[in-house]
Amino acid sequence: MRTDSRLSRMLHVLLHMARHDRPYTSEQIAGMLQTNAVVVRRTMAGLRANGYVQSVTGQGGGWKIACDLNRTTLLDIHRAVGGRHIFAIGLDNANPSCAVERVVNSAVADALSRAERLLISRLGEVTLAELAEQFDATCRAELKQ
Amino acid sequence: MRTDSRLSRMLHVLLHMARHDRPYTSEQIAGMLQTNAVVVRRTMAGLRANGYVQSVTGQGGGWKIACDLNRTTLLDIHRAVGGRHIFAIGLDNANPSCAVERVVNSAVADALSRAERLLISRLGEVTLAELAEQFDATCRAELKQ
DNA sequence: CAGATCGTAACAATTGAAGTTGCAATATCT
DNA sequence: AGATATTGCAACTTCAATTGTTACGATCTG
Repeated sequence: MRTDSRLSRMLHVLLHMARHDRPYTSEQIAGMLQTNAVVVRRTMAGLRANGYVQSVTGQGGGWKIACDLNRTTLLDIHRAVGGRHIFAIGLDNANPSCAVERVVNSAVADALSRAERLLISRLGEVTLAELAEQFDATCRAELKQ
Repeated sequence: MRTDSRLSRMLHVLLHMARHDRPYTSEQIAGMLQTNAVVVRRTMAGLRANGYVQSVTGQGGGWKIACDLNRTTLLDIHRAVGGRHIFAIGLDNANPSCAVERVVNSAVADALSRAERLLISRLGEVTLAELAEQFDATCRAELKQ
């Protein structure tokens, strides 16, 4: 399976928008992401539905960021893009009649859910503002050189 | 993406084999897993290559477990089946030229790798013997009822 | 030798994200 | 009002990886 890159892509776009006053068109964003404008609209639609960005139609229109960077976490964006599966591995049968399989399922599900909880809690700890600040720090460091 | 169920399936088979003296044929195993014998052979080939099971061709042949349940962990089986991706989500571009994207990548990769380390360490903590003991305990509990 | 069984190649089915095409709707500019 | 830029969206196709299937050869047992 191809890995779901929607979270990474949207974070990339949001950080660009955070340092840009005018709206970006879908074509411009597609250029950043090296993809198609329709893919951009489709993916951004989830962010718009949750109020993280706004779109304006017509000439001069495009996409603007619409959230507080300090109050928006990577988890918010993950949820907004609608990623369903976190893991590429899973159980064979969710409701097995075989007792052996039930034991296996509970062991594997336990390991997966521990990892999922850690991932979710980590995504919830990091704000867009922190990423933007890291970017600024990188730029300052490069200027000094 | 369909989730990779090879780990669950192979654990299921190994636990059955641990409580069974004679070899199971691929057809019998396919019956347990509700799949095809060729899928069984293909998946079990990884276990055989790593010495966790043995196969015997010809009449009366089949598959037998060939490892010490106390020394074999879920992680060993995970690796033996050759699952490549743990996560269904990932980075958009592994080597971005854009500084914004590099910041995003490091944040997402950090969260994913923390979760991956936890999953791997958890899988490495659980042995097949512990699962077999859980199964036996379940059976004892059901008998008492 | 007959039959059971694994080994393996080759290809189809499935699933979900990503990519593409086409066109309607809407906003701006002249 | 008309031309142009832009989003909105439906309806496909493509892609990648597991899973499923068919076919046939190799090997072992009786």
